[in-house]
Amino acid sequence: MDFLGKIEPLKPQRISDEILNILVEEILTGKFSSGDKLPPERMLAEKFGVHRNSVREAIKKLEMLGLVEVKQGNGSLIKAIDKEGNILLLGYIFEHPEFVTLKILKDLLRFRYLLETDAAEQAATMRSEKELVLLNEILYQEERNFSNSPIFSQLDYELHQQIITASKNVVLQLVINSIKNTYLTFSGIFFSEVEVIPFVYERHVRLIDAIKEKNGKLARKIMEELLIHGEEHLLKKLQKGGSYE
Amino acid sequence: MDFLGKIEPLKPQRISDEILNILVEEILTGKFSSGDKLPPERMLAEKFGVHRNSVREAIKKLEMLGLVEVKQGNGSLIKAIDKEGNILLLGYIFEHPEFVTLKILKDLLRFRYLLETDAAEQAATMRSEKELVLLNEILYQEERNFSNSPIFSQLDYELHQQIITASKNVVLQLVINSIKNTYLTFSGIFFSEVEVIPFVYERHVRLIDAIKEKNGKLARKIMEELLIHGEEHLLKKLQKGGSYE
DNA sequence: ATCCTCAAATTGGTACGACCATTGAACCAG
DNA sequence: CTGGTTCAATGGTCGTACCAATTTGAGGAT
Repeated sequence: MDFLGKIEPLKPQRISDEILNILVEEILTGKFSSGDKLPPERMLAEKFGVHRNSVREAIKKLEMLGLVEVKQGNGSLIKAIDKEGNILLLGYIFEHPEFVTLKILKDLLRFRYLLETDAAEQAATMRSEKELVLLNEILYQEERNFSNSPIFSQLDYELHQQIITASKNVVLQLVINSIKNTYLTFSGIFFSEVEVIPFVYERHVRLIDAIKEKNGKLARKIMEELLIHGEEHLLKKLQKGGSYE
Repeated sequence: MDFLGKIEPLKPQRISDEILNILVEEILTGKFSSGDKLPPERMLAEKFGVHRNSVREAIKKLEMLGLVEVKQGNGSLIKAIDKEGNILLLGYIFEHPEFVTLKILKDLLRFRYLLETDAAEQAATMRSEKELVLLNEILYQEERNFSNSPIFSQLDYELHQQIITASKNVVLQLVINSIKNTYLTFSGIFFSEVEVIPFVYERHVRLIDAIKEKNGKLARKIMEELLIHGEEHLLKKLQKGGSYE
């Protein structure tokens, strides 16, 4: 999916994180399925040629993802990802293009739609002057980076995040943070064609203006427009490319 | 499905998880603030009188929560919770009543509203026969547990979860899993007064019927009604009780 | 004094090894 | 068959040592 520079090294240099990635992948690919048990820590350590400590730290993270349930004396039970897995899993799914079906992408876009249209409306009434300044700052930066899609993509994310911040809903903030990497991934793909930038920028200007004017309904409407356009364009682009890879 | 008496065996806490809870609390209370560094692992281990491994495993989980950024040779930098913390944090916040402000609760209810009203509408068109059977099964169990609020509360959660499952949106499933404990916490409070049960049950019946009839708009409407009533009742109850505890 | 260099201190990462605590299955006595 | 015991498997914790990355600061060159 390397459309752009992708500065992100994203190479886990910690052994425990490499193990984590491997285990997540093996669970997602069904090499281990729900109800199975993970091999014992000692066995995993030997298999990977690392010390048990590293395996344990990886498993602790697996536990946080809701993928396994660890019980002393028994083992690490693998749980059903749709029943127990949590939203952080999305990040891992998006690291493995083969798991990112059109369905998952659409579901994510729907989810995003629900959150951000509401955030836009709330932001219009809740925003402080300081937040308005920040939003305009981002807008100014966008204007200066029309032809630099990686930077514009990043700015786009910041703008959306800032709108959520301005909505004052802390839960939405935590949620958007949870899917940040995932968000940036397809955002990067979307903006890899610079043609969309003027369209987006123009909406951003109107959106910020609506927020400035405290016109919640209008802000929502523009956000809807923006997201629907984004979804259509993204899906079209992916289908043309065969995959999002 | 787990209809039995909710005999939650008090979990024998792992040291690493106890450390995790302490550290999360210390970060949330501002004992450590954003930009600070966590004390070195060795120091923490000594302070708590445990082995460094336990501290490390706790910190690995902290990292998953987005609360710290660990860098070899440097230390564990504490990040701004609103900027980097993720949704799993909600679970920890709700374990500490003193952090659960009315604001956070309202934000969470708003978030839930956005997700579940949409899920209800989608479920109405997407649901399979099998899922319909499961929903009716839950309904039947609810009918048999009118006077047992803990069980009814659990069933209520399962019904809402099943509706999300029926909506076929995997992202929503992951999200609801992410806040399951939090959800159950205030759900338990809500149903602690049995008077609300008939009201809720009646809506559940109509809701499932709407889903059965594939009437998405109606399903959404009933869900809205349900959630708005729930929110109002819950907030009233909390204000009366002073705290949500 | 200012800057650069490089060695030491700090701190997280990994390793080997040992033993404790819990679980579950095999086994045995009744 | 029932109930309890034993024991192997497996996660939890501990001690210690060393490696690797980063920061710090002393010392020297300019």
